[in-house]
Amino acid sequence: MRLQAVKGTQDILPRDQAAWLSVSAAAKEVLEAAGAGALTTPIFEYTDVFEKSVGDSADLVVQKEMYTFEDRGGRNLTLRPEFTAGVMRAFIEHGMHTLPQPVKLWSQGPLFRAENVQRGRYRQFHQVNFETIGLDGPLADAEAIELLYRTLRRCGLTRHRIKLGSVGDPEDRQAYNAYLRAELAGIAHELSPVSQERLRLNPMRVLDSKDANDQRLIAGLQRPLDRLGPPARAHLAKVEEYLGAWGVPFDLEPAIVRGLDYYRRTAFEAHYEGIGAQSALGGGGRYDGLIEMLGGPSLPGTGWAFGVERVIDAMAQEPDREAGEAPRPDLFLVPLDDDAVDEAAALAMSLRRAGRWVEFAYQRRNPGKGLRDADRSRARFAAVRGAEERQRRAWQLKDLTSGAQLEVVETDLAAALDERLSKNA
RNA sequence: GUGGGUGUAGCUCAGCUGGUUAGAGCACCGGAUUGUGGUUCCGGGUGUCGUGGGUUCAAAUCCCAUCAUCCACCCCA
Repeated sequence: MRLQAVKGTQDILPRDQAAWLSVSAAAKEVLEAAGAGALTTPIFEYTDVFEKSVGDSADLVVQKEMYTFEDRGGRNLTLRPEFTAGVMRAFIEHGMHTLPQPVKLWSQGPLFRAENVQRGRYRQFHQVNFETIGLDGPLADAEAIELLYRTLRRCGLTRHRIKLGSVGDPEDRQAYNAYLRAELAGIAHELSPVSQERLRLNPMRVLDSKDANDQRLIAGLQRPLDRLGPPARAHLAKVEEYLGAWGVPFDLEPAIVRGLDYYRRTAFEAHYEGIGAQSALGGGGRYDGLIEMLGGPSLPGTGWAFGVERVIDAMAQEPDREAGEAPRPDLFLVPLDDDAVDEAAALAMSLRRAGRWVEFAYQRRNPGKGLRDADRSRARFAAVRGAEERQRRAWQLKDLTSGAQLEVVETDLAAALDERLSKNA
């Protein structure tokens, strides 16, 4: 069998690295300026870490999509399918509740879910994640949303939208589910099979149905937002107020839904049209109670994550993205005889130590070939050395843009190159 | 898990009503050019036609299976 990357995984080639690094740099810049510390956790954890965090809502899907395995010591391990659980485990394990509160943490790296692959959805994918732990007011939620919005902005996106909603408090959700069951009981048989199943397991999800007939049937029903209890309603109003004051554009989403039980109140997503069916760049919300579920102190939290692949996909859709020119080597050395090969190598090492990007031909070349090699390397300058130059302890330094060439004594080469590079820059 | 599209050179693709030796452009390598590049010209195919099986005198082409990939459903912690 021909060796190939596993289904749903991909190589990030040199030509794509700039985009990846720019996302990383944007996240670091924006999040650390808000006081977030970088946290790197292992990519696998005891399976318990994830199972405890999903709790009762351990949807079969969630379980099924985890990469779980037993290691040689018989440990039951899982490749992380999300960041939050591992971050909370580390928070607890390192006693971060004793740090000045709140604690803000950001992470990035690969995650693993055994999903069926399509555009914007892979089995190994990458996210940038942010959490604020220890604050339960709406201000923390609003700040997190602002940071999500601005991090995406810093990545160069201009057309992303924040959808804001609330899943309410647990009692609101119970009440709303009861309401849905009551309202839909009589017409359940008219719903699509998928929606009938949802009605049994998690009625709120019926609202997500893409079936036109389902949508018609539920059109007249109240949305979760219509039935929030007073505390959750006040909380959401305050988040809206902050975002408005800070100039973060958002759309109120009357039926935002979360798959996991630990979410409460604020929920939000960032969307971008034009990147296929997976238009969600990322999302998050408030998860009071999660830390306690994992055996830690009772602390509230709020956080989000976005998918790096999807953001890069969106970046490519931006009309005015600057076509950043790829970096080029400073100098390419052309040895005209065998001795010059070693001399070129030695010179390259010395110039590289001084921080310049220097390449050289690994075999003796004739001038025509050597300069063609230099061209193909995209270097700005070339330097040629043969027997004649050796006698004079010099190199022929050639500007590959203008064609201008002059002989430079080898001890002066670094300075001569530096001078010309700074002139062009 | 379900449905549909697509797999031919490193890349983008043509060839597919079965028929000599499987092609193009780009890329790549060599030469024209043994002391001066980019352009140009010449030469080189670098391929298990995704894989396995079947039909046939004959399969890149038709059939089945399988794998991969893309799009969508589903789901999205």
